[in-house]
Amino acid sequence: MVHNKKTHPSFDFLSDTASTVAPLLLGCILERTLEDGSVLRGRIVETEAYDQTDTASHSYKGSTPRTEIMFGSAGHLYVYFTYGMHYCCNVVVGPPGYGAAVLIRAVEPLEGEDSMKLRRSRHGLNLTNGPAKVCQAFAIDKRFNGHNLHTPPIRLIVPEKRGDSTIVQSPRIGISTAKNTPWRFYYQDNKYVSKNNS
DNA sequence: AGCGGGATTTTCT
DNA sequence: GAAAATCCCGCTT
Repeated sequence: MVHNKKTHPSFDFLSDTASTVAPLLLGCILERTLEDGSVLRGRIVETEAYDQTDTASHSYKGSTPRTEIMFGSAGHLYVYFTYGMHYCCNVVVGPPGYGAAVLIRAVEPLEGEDSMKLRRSRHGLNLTNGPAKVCQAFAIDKRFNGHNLHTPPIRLIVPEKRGDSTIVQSPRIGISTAKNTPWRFYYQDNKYVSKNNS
């Protein structure tokens, strides 16, 4: 298979189903370049899959002004606003026309922790151990809905080699339907995971 | 450590 | 008008 310039090979895996892609996004790096040129980086340690066959998904009832990005092409950012004050971000996955995305629930900070502390007014685990915390720490809001993750100021970096951390699969958090669908994935031993199963 | 409630506003019915 | 892919605080064990 030959790749043209528009489709970077490292993003090919994003065209698969959400529940297949979600564990594969663990270990990928989220990179944010702020307006002053400083760089934040975090390693994704917890994700959840959502797709249009799934009653818990924003895409379940079809495309709306809010969710149309989920029906677009893979490798873009879907940012939504919830509970009157929080943003959460997802990686759009699957083929164009199919509404699917993977929620980034937690990252482990790698670079720019001091900058994250300023926006979070917290430190340590509370910097990035939850989906809205990640967005606040990384200064991601509605402006970046639909952003192409190949390009600054927000990039998804896929490592050449994956780590060997143990991945746990569990039901998703904070939803009122499809409570048993086990589409949450996280690194078992990682401190930044939002909620451990024990 | 775990539970319960409040904050706050967008989104769709 | 109701619900929402959450977070934080305060109170109870």
